[in-house]
Amino acid sequence: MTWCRYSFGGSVISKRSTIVDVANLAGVSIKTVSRALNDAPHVSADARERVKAAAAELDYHPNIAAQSLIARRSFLIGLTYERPSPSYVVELQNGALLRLEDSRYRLVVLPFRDIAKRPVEFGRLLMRAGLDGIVLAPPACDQDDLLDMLDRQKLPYARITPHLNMDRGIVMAMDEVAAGQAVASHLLALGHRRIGIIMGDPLHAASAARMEGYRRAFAEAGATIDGNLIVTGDFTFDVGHAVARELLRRTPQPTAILAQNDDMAVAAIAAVRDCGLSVPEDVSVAGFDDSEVARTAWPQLTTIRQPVLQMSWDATDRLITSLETDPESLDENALSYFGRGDHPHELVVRGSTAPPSA
Amino acid sequence: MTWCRYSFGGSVISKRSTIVDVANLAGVSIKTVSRALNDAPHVSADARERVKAAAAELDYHPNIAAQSLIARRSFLIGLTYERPSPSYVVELQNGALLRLEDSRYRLVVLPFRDIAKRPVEFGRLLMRAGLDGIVLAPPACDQDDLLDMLDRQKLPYARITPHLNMDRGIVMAMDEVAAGQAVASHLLALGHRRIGIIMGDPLHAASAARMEGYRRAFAEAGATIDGNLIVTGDFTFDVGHAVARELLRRTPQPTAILAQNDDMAVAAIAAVRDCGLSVPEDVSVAGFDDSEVARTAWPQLTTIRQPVLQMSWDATDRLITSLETDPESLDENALSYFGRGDHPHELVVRGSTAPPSA
DNA sequence: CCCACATATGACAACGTTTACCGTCGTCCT
DNA sequence: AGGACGACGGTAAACGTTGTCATATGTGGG
Repeated sequence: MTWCRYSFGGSVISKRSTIVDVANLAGVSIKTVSRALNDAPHVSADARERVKAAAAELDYHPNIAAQSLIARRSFLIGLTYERPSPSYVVELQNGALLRLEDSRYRLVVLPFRDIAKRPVEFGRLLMRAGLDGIVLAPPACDQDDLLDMLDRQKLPYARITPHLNMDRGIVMAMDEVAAGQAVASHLLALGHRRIGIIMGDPLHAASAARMEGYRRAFAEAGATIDGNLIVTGDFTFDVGHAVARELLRRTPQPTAILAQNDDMAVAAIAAVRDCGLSVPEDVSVAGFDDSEVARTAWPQLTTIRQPVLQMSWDATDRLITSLETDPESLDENALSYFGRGDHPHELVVRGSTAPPSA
Repeated sequence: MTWCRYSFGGSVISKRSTIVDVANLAGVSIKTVSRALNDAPHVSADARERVKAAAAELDYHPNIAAQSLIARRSFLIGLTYERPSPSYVVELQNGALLRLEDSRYRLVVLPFRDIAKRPVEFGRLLMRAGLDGIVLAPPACDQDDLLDMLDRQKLPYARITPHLNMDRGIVMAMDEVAAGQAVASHLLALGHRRIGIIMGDPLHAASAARMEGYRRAFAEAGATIDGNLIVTGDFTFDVGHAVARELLRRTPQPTAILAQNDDMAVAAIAAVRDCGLSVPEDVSVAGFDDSEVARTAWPQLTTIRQPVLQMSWDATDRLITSLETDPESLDENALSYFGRGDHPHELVVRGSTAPPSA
């Protein structure tokens, strides 16, 4: 094999070039190189030109560790989440990445299992990552002791759809109660009354919030939730599939299913078909999130659109902006920008829901 | 809002503690602190104890930039890919993350659009990321000029399922021709002859390789591929959906569809149903990858299992190992380990394929 | 008692940048 | 002619850690 580290000619080992080499080649001082490459003032157009040419010639790239050391910044932003669906994760990442594009910051992904159960271990992981700031997706965003540790360590954070302590850090919020109410109302308006509910992971605060929305919708429609038709999943397809099958065996069999995310809704569709029934003719199914599976499922899912990418972009934007802002020059406007951002949800009606057949 | 950077008491601004603070508190020199925390020798048990206590007391975490500067390593591994399906990306990431867990290395994700068309821009992005090594997924792994640049910059890389220049860098390979042949043979063995083919992105070398496998299967079965039943997608659901509909309008209508990845296979299932037909009764559909959608689809997809997570783990493992290995102490065994790893594929037969109806 | 030796510890330099301070030279303005 | 200003270079310090080397301390053998 040919491998770069061992493919040296054998005699001369060429180092990576430093700022000194560039300075020599361009015939200027290292300070001038620094200024020229950073587009700082006090450099003539001519010198700037020569420096950039020399840098290109030598394939020079500044040593980021050295820059970080002096700037007291790592230019690393973390993104943390836990065992969620692939399409949610990717959207989350893409939002952050989109914002970081063309900036000096890089994105470090830090998924973690059982954040709620191992907060100390997770905190250590975070600190060892040497981040400038971190974006917390559920359920980490609601982990009180984690926030405490971040505050202690002075590590700025942005939270995506938290439900508790809404005044801590940068917050991207969505009214999940209203959203839950909207999707439940949709099924009720179609005439459904025997509605099965597939809860998400109880450790996520979102599960309770969405449930509260369902409750309000039922109350508003003068209907009651049948406790016998509630099952608990964990936001994954597999568990969702298992509990959906269980749900369909109960009597009276539901004519519709409310799943607390799209993955479990798709699992519910599969379970319905496993029983030899059709969606939406025999059983309607609605999800939550409007992640990619909602569109690739057949029939396409009725669901709640959650602007994950937008929230992630915004969270990252405010995080970066706060890092770049001089604490001295803060006025009230800036402070409020670094506070809370609210995002709209939207009920998306597609083919997976219809009036009950009988 | 309460935000850590501005929530100082107002008078005393507490800095993050450094090694000096720990040294003072423990009553030893900074050198001893360094040795104690790194579990290096030449430190008495007593001193080590005091240092660790002091470090814990002060919430001390070493500055990674300083460590990187002197170690000439950033402890960052990059992962690059392009607009692929969420489940593929997540599996790729998880493989790398699994290997990096409990190591000092962190994972930086570097997706990029149109790598083939903007190699220089992408190269700059890579260099600016200050990585120690990089894992290249398709199609970047087959980008010759990119590999040249990485060699020039002495940045070690590992390639996942490349198809060209198999002797460059660390390679995790899979026989995609044989895999293509296996899935095509499966349909042919069921009795299908009018088989539609949905190609992947022509810029990915995998597309041609899989197609070559299909060709061999047809030749082996004494059948010929109908050029009229070949359409080209780009591995995404949306385009796959559009071209699958087109495919189904052609005459004679295919009785089976070979899609070059699972996302497009799921899109084909949707297209078949859009025509009022059923899978697999009227049209069989087979995919490639065995990504998560293959199991969450209904019926579940017949596909080729590609051990993406395993390949990603292995690629990362060899990359890290090569970084940690002293170039001097390399023997032949080590060198061959840093070369190529071959991974098996597997035909997974599920509900989306059946014999033709008529 | 002194020498050899191991182990503990500290002083100092190094890593590659940016920044601060000071000084020189030229140019343009009045 | 005098002064203000911009473009540099020189020198040195700073960022926070680890590597090198010399020194201090203790231990046992002769």
